[in-house]
Amino acid sequence: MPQSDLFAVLNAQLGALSRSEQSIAALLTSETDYALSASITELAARAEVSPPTVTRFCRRLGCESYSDFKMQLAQAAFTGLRYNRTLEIGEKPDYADSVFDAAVSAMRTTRDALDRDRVEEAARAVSQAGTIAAYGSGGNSAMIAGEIQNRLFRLGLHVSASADHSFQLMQSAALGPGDVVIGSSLSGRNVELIKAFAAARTYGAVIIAMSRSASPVALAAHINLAVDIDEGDNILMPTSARYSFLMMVDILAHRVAQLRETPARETLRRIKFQLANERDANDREVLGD
Amino acid sequence: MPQSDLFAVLNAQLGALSRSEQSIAALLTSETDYALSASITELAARAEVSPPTVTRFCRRLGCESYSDFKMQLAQAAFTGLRYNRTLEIGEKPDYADSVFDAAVSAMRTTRDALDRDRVEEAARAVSQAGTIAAYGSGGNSAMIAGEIQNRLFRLGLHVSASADHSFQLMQSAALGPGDVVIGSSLSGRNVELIKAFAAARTYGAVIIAMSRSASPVALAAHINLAVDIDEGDNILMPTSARYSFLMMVDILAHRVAQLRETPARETLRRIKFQLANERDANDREVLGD
DNA sequence: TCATTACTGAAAATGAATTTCAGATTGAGG
DNA sequence: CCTCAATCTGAAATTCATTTTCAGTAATGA
Repeated sequence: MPQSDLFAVLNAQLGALSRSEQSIAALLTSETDYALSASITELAARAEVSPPTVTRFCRRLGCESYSDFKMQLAQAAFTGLRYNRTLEIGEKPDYADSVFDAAVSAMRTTRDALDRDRVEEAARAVSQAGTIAAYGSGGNSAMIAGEIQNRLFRLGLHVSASADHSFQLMQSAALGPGDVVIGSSLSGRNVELIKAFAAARTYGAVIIAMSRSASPVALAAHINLAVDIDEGDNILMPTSARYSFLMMVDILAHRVAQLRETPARETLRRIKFQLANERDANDREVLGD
Repeated sequence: MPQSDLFAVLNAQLGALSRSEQSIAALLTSETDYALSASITELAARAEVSPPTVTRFCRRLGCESYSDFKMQLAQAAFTGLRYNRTLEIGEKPDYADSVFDAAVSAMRTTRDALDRDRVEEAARAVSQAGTIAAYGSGGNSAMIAGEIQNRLFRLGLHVSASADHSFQLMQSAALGPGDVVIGSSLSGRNVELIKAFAAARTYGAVIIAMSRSASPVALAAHINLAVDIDEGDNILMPTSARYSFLMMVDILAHRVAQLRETPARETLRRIKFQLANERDANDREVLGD
């Protein structure tokens, strides 16, 4: 499974390429689809270079062979490492693809870097927790805290989400051994969150962070579920990191669900019952909409 | 660019395959990674068939050649069409991949079915709106409403999100021509939301739904941004439809951002300024965390 | 100017994919 | 149980793609 993405490598190396190789690079970006279905001979002809030059080009990009290169190209082009770079506002064509590709790309990065041992530790703590406090503020992380609540209550757990720093501090002071705090921070520099972590830690709760590796927030926790996405600073554009965080929540919840399978089933049955009842009867409120 | 996904074709054809071909199919699903890097000779050897059989197998699956097949395989394996089916709670191995794949799969479905004309209509309405009211309830849609707010305020628009039906009704009554309602519903059957739509419609607001095609909610709106994801009814499992909704929000926001480029830049500049200020100064509150 | 280095493509060598064809297997009908 | 037709399969040959080797050329620096 290729770890790096081809277009990133290509951009990084662009300066160091020779004239012939730049010609290949240009062809790749402008006519990716053609390149995907072309043989090395055809590609070489179109770029007006010789086949050996193409082979050398592939090697320079870190591929073993032309076919290895083509595989990586196929993957990069398919989901969108093509648009991996920071999205620019001017790009009219295929903004939908850009959004999709950026999201997939972010999620893939997070998945590839996933530390399953940390997830396991976190899931075990959560699955046996008394109270679970989900913290996050500033739009994105607040949403994530909400999602943690939304996913975990379904498993019969006692969760409360808060985006309010003062409340977070108070609640942390009320926690104890066997309780769990899950705090999310995109930047990893939410100082108020760190304070809440510290308080909860004093009283013996397990602290789980979802944040940048080795960030202050990560370091203040017992367990960090790493989400390292470089956003660039284009605030206008959708932040693809949200997809990574969401995925991390789901991964954690999925594992917790497995660990709690039996007790969760009962809660599930009850929620389902409510849902069915309401739906079929008079179609009023739909739970979990 | 291949439209269909290889594993789907494979499953569909599974019955019609001969013994040798089934052997290849089995190898593909069990050792996809190996298959990706293998030559036709190696793959044939491992599946204990001859190379020509592999070629024929590829053709049967609708590919032109072995290399075409390998490209499609690379793409399918890369983003997750492998686990396209509904997630089951029993699946211990690779729950992270399952979550990832289900999410990508949902998003891909939504992207492929995207009606750009509807997006365009919606984006135009939103970009010129006086007030924008984002409605959604029941956990998931409430989150989406929040995200609509979170993305659109950055563009200098006046948005308010609400998950409260009574408030939604009241607010709808206060809207008028030039205002926009965006309501999200996973099930498409949120009756209270439909009431709020009706009220806002009476007073001349443009109604945008994000919901199932042809659902009651969709029909109650002027424009529906279709999100058709079949969830199954496993409430325990993470709902991958959320990713689709999130993507739809980002797509809309992206397009609106393009349309509003100039006014948005100023808001952006201000938010950025705040952000930089706070970050570099005393690292207190991080905006947009 | 000359020597060194890096780039490039022609040609040869290698190796992979496909086509052809003949043998083997299966299944329907006698 | 046999026979024929249809289908499946792999060995060998063919074709084609990829890589290696090597020699020529251009660029760089002393």
